[in-house]
Amino acid sequence: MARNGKLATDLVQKLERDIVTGVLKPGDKLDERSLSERFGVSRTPVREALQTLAGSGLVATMPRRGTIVASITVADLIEMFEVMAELEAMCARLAARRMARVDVEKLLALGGECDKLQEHADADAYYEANVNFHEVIYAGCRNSFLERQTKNVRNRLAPYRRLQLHRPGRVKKSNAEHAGILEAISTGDAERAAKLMHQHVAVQGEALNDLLAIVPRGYLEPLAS
Amino acid sequence: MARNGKLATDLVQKLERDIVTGVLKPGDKLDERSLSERFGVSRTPVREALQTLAGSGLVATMPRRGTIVASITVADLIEMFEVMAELEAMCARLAARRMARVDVEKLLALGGECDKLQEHADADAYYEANVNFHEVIYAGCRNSFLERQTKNVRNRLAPYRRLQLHRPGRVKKSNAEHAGILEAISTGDAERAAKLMHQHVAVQGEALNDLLAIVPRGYLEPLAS
DNA sequence: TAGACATTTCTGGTATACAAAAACTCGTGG
DNA sequence: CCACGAGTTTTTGTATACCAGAAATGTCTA
Repeated sequence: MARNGKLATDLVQKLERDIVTGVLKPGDKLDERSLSERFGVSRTPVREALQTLAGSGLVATMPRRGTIVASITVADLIEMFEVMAELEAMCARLAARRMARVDVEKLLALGGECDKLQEHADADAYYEANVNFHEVIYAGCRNSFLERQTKNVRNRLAPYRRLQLHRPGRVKKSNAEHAGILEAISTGDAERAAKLMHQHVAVQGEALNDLLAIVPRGYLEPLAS
Repeated sequence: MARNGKLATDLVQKLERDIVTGVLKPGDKLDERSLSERFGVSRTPVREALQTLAGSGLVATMPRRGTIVASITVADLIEMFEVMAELEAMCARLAARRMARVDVEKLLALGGECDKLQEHADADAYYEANVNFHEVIYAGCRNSFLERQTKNVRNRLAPYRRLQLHRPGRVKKSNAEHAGILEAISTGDAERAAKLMHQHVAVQGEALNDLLAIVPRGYLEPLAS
């Protein structure tokens, strides 16, 4: 999609990883000068990288006031989860209809892996496997545009989703939901797959309260932007 | 969202308008130097503007080979319409549940306007009113993230959607479909609104063949990218 | 005449220099 | 002690200069 020079592209990837994996947290300031010396390039590619990231929404830049890792309002968070649920549901629906047999096998294997990790209660390892599970479904929808779109929203929500898994019981529940989705997809029940995925991803009711309660201060903007 | 300097922001808006309204067509080359002298600025803001547009997918830039107005493959077109239908359906579903009474009134008024213009068979004027109709529904979903996301995809499809309305009978059919959607939303029938909107936007079967038949050469990439 | 190789030219990628605006500091006055 | 303001500093936005890679062109040879 957005291909800039080689240096800038590298920076985009590195910064993106740092943001998605939580090394850089929402609200962190991204100073052009520091970044440029840290990576040993001039400010130009740094600016281009920030520009690209701003386009995908991972960072926010205010004119003449610099750029920070995007932090969102509570309203934004709710809205984005609402859209995320729909996008993932669509992926699941299409995957149930279109996924090749070999990919279903792969998905089954990943489901098993999640099962194992879930028992060991290693939240971070489970998170990895969980990401893989979902990505195989994204790919299974056979709509690369939808796949990109979904991944983009997921990346933007990553800092907040990550928090959820550290809650006791969440991993086990998540894994149980995977089983249902897996079954629906492997039997080709598109609507059921969509419905289950929607429920799996949506954050509503008490789950929303729980999430908001554990979001560290600074991850969310005050109402006055 | 992506705020850069003032000059760059202006350029983004101007270029975006030119692309969406069809002044610049898919495949057109966007030479940095020409643009910079045409707008009387240096190459830097031009590059930043192109960068931003590349982020939203309206232009494509290949390293060392310059940037062009994004042209997509047939597969991309199909994929994007598939997602577009789902996003607009979601907007309609939420709008049916959430729209304030006064906004429903506005929508009814716009529906009437479309009716009038449809009778005069002025495709361009109808296109305008049609855009407004849809935008009121976007706003009615009360999810600004979804609204932005939907508008973004719509903009990317604009060059291709525009073509459809110049087909005989399409305007009348489109307008009839609006009536159904309008009715579903004003009576709060969310699922019906979603379903009708999905059908309204989706391009499938013969409609897809028709669209592909009238897309000018150059609007679509050959398979070998 | 056709094809391949070399050269040239053009365009994009990067670095640096300069200008302008915001943030910070420090001092003064209430 | 706090508030306010002028001057300094920091940081972003823009312009320009330089470099490198790719396409185009021209020439030489088979």
